[in-house]
Amino acid sequence: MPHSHTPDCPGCATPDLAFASHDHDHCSADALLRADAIMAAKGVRLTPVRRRTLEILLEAHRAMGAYDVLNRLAADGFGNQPPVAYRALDFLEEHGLAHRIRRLNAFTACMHPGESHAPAFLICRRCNLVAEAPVAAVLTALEAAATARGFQIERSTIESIGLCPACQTKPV
Amino acid sequence: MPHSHTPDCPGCATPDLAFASHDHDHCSADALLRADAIMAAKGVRLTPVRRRTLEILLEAHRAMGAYDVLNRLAADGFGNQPPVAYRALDFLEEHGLAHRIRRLNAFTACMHPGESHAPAFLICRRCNLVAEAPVAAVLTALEAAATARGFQIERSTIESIGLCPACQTKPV
DNA sequence: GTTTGTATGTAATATCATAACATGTCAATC
DNA sequence: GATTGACATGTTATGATATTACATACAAAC
Repeated sequence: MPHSHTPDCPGCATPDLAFASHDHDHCSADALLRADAIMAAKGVRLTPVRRRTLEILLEAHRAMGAYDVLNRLAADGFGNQPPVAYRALDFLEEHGLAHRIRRLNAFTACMHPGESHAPAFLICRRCNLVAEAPVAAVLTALEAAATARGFQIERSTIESIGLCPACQTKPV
Repeated sequence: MPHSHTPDCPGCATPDLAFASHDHDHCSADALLRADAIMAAKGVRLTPVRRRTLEILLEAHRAMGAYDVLNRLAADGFGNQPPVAYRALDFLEEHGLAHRIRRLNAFTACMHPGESHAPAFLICRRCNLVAEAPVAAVLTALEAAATARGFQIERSTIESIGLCPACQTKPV
């Protein structure tokens, strides 16, 4: 059963730290509650497919391919054609509830929806965990480099591949 | 006919400025010469398919899909199956002569091969021009954000969509 | 209760990418 | 100058990702 946000849950206190161990059920339930609130505030509908899609993404701090999501949706009685998944995923992305990881051709739930942000993604190549890192400084630097060339940035994709803390110490 | 590098050619003096008007034939021929030199130095073969692939990419400061490249290669008498293009493109990328633009599922010739670099790409959504921007400061900031989380970055992808100088002023 | 806009279902197809294996090329060695 | 071994290319087949187009359903507004 979902419980309210508490500052002593690592997952809640530092929602961008997918790598930190935390009460994931809480983390995930909390994200859903916030999603409901955000959608309501926007006057936009988090329909069953969309909500279920978000739940599926929230089950792990991992990126999932659209077809993996689709299979899960189909098993739950929703349509089983690609547009079913892509539409839901696109909707979630458009409203800041999910992100597309281009490097992986995959999607992941947003860990701090509502806050306007254009995060960097830290992708572990061993365990596939994906974390969002706030990167205001990075964007400022990028903006400066673009402006120097007269280029007007609208959206940026920043994705890094590497090893998460846990996988750095694991034996090969 | 290729001529040697001269500091008064805008394309040569500032090879990352795809947006600046420049002598593109020169820019492109120069890139090929440098590619030959780099390959020779590495003791690696820039075979006919590979060289032709690079030439094709160099024809424009734009990203090309693997299948577009493949069609061009096939028209030139090379094989017409996807691996022909992907192998050449992968080779060029591996040796720093081309880059993959993940956002576009496409490839572009590297404008300053040899120099070790992990550039940001500035992609114009109107004319599809792609420029490389040097972003040492951006990478430093990104590195700092990752280290704070214990994440070890190996490679980063930085791609920005927006409008190039010319397209900002063009009427819609 | 009809209209209107939005959402979903479904079929078909487009686009991007790789695995697996056969064949060819070339240079080093014998 | 034949043999070998490494690398490169050709080709078949298939896998993975994504979109277009159109039909149907549903919900809010009137």
